[in-house]
Amino acid sequence: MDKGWGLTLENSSSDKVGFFKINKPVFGFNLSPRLNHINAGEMFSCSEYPADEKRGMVNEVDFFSEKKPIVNKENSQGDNSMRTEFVVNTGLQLVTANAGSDQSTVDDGISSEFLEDKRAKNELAQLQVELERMNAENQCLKGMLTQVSNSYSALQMHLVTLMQQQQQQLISRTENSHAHEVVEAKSEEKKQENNGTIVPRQFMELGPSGTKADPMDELSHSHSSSEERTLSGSPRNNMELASRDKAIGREESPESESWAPNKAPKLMNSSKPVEQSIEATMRKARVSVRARSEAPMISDGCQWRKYGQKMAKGNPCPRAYYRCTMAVGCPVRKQVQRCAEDRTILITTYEGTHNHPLPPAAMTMASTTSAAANMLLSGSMPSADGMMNTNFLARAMLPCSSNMATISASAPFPTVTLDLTAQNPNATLPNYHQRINPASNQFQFPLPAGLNYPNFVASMSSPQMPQFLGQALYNQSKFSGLQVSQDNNIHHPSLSHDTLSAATAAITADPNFTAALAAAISSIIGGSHPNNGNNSTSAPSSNNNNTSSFQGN
DNA sequence: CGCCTTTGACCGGCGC
DNA sequence: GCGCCGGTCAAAGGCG
Repeated sequence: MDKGWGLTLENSSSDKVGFFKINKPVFGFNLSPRLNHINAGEMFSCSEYPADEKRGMVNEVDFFSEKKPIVNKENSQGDNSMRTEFVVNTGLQLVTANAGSDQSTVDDGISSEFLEDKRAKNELAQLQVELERMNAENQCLKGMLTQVSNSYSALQMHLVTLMQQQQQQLISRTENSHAHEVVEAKSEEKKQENNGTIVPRQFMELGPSGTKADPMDELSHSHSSSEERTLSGSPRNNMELASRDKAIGREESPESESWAPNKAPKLMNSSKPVEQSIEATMRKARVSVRARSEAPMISDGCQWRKYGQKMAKGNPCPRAYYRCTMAVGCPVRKQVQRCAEDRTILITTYEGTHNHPLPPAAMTMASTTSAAANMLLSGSMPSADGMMNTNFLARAMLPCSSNMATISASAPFPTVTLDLTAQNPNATLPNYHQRINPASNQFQFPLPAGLNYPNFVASMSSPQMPQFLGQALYNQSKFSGLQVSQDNNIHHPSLSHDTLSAATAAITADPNFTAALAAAISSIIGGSHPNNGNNSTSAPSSNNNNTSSFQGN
């Protein structure tokens, strides 16, 4: 494990396995590519100590400030009275130096076996110290992340509430100005109503309004819809809603409210631009999964009903439209289409969040898509310092290696793409890079994927990317955690200490999410493996969703 | 018989 | 205003 990391470091200057030398990470991610580069050079270009010069200004301070026991060659040789705290690390550094200069130990006449043994012990001790330090650091970062996350959520909710109150006050004033002579008592009633029930109503009034004349109907509708709105983003148990919709039919179902992406701009004409823009983003948030499969549709454990098929421009393969039928009124829909360039690649795009309990087989994919959608939604709020953060993150991410995530500003909808099409575990994914449009506003950040794990492509068209980036990184760390936890013996070109830190933090932060994601990825990979023959993605579960046809095949 | 797919029509957004 | 395009609807037919 540790040796694997070491070897990994050796091969790539862009790799960031600063395992023995940790910079202060920002939110668990090493956002300093320059430092990363220096780390790699320092660790393995043992005879090249110019790296110390680069490092000195920034890293040495950090090391000592974190009690990081990095002692350079001169120190280790000249100061034998180092405290025990530094002895271990001094030994490590000596090992490194010796490995590079191949002089000191043998020429000293000391038994090489003894030195080897001593070195091994030192390494082990050093690794243990590092592990402990990482754990503590990750705990700290975890706390920080949670705090930031909570603060952001609270602020977002507060902002939405304030905007709603302002809008309602405006509406109330307008109504009063128009009818102030008529019945003043009614106006007071309206004010009370606005201050009370209207606010939650606005959460749900995103579809066509003004069609509900029956107060009772409106009330019940408001209740269920507001529930759906306010809880959107996480799976919900809404069976009552489903039963109601069954009786009502399609016209009044929440589905018709929440699923009208093309109609969203029309709603923008009303007096609630802020929350509706948020809602529009929510509706438009998509999660796309690219997987190699001969099957007409990848199996995700849900039941789908095909409701349309169209020939998309620029693609000879038809695009099929499905909606979730596990519960009436479930807003989740997906599009399935084969890639025009490579028809073995199946592109499945999910929209929406299930409003019903999911079977375990469906839970994995749903968790993945939901998390990705939430990731997008979390970035839906504008930010004043957005560009700064974006640029900062972009700069931090760009120099990284093969497996990356991309944030795109060119997509029509905010879309997260899980690319499961990597065939060669060690491939550098040329196809992936071909997909990246250098002209678009895209930022890349490392994903320690490798292997068959997804190349996490986050493409987002909305201009509000900072929070999304933060969430993307956060979620990315979870992918990283998965990988680290499952592939300890595999050399990861892009595996860095900070990745490890982030992974550890992610795992400790949310094991449920990680487990679900692990299952999802495992199932996806297992089902989409190119060598598994056709229809490898069809799950044994009882989903009858593989009957759709792709005449293009 | 109920559920599903198929498929042409329809609708709204968008660009010219 | 017109046409293109993506997305959806809904009638018709198939299937178990």
